[in-house]
Amino acid sequence: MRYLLQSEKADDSRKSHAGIEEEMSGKSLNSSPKGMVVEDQISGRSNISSCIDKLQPENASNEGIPSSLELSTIHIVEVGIAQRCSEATNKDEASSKSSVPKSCTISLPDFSILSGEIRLDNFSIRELQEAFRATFGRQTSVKDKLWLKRRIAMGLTNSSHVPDTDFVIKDNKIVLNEEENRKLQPTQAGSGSSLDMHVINASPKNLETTMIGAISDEQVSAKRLKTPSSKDNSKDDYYQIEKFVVKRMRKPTKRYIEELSEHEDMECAVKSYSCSKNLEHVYSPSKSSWAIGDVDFPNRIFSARYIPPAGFKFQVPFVLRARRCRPRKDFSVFTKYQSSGLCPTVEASTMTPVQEESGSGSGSRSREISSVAVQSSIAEEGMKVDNGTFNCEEKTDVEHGKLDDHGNSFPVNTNTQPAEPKSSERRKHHRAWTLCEVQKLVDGVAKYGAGRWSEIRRLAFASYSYRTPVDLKDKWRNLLRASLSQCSIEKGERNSRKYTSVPIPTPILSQVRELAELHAQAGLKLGTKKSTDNEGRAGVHEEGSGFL
DNA sequence: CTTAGGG
DNA sequence: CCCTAAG
Repeated sequence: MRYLLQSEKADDSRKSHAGIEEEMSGKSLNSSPKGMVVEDQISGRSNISSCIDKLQPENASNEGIPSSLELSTIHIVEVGIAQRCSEATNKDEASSKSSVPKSCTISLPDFSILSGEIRLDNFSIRELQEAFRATFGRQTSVKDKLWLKRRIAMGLTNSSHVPDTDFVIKDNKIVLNEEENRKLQPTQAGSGSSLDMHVINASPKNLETTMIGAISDEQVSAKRLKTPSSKDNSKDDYYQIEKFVVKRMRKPTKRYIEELSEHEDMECAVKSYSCSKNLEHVYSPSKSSWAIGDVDFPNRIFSARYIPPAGFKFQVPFVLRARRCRPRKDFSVFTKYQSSGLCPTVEASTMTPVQEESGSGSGSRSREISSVAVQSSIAEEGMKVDNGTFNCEEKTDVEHGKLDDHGNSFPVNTNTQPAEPKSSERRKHHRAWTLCEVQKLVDGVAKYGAGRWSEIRRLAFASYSYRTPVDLKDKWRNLLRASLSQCSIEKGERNSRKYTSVPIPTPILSQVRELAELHAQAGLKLGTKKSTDNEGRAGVHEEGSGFL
């Protein structure tokens, strides 16, 4: 009942606003969802009656009903149909205008009005309404000529492509006035064949589908015409209308919406990269822009997923992705820069690593992808480390790659590509410690003291941007263990290098040990230790290098 | 942010 | 190597 009232009110407010309606109807049609295919399987008018009688979608012959849509919306559609029908019936009775059915429903279309060559331009509004009624089996109170014209034309010709110019409908085909021969759209009426995209099958024989479309559009039209101040428009009304509008659009799956949100999220991320720290709060919920049609996902890999439920086929974008959680903020940046070869501060990523960031940047905690090919045998190379000073230089690094302008090592990505990106997504690609690095570490500890990892990193590991202070610390810890372990097993087998991928020469280990002892004795007074440490270091280092 | 320590 | 608690 409520629907009826609302509809009537809507009708009342439907003053003719030809321009708007035209625009509206045209728009709603021309921008019809691209992924939507309406199957043409409805057999006839009788379906409508039964459909309306039951108000349920499960009519045997209702194959054309968009049963793939959500149930809630289906109900709304059904109610809408019923409403329309009763409305039409009421009006029929009131105006005693035309034929037939009382039981529930709609008057039978009077096809006589549609026979022969139809020139809708010559129709009056009343005639157009009549034609509409004949076409769609229901009455309309829309007084917009253009709207009616287009509606009818679409209904008769099965086509959503109705020219703006004058035309004549002949044999279910639209014929332009100017060019009589030019057919805009082949007819498929009654053929039962499926339609192409963009085509809403709307012949008089396929009323249901058409009606749904027509209703929604009409409601849209009504909505457009309603004055904003109209108190009649309850939210429900708008909701209904929106529902109908939505109906015509591609059904957004949950996933689709999700993807869209993420997409927008990504856009935000890209935009606000500089201040990406607050990214968590920049999330912007998706607007209903999905209705517009295809959305462009610039950085996504697409495939299409077909959902072919009864009578409907939706083509929904289906995004392949490894993870469903919020995209890492670095990810977007990564994709953005991927092509350019720059790779700023990228954490371990699902994607293929490119090049290591050169940013020895102070602030950036460069946990970049280091896709260096795992170097295996640097042992012998490392053996010829220079004495004491830190210029064992990048010999080992040359193995990894070349140095960039800043002297940072740039891994040569010969074959990189971790086989399974997702397995250790988060994990920094393991980078074996070279002997050189170990040496530097030991020296650094000797020089600056254990525990001043940041300093060591900054001063001694300036060229090894991939080593974080924590790395140094960890490595030192491991070295200590190895050293102690080696110490304990000294006589036995000397395989005590479980903690390092690079064989650490015994001298270094003993050096480590001594350093550790030294520091232990000093009681961690590193601050003052610096100078003394240096001196002590010299001797130690001498010892170490002597062995080397 | 830096360290230390556990995992 | 990662994570986290603690300065």
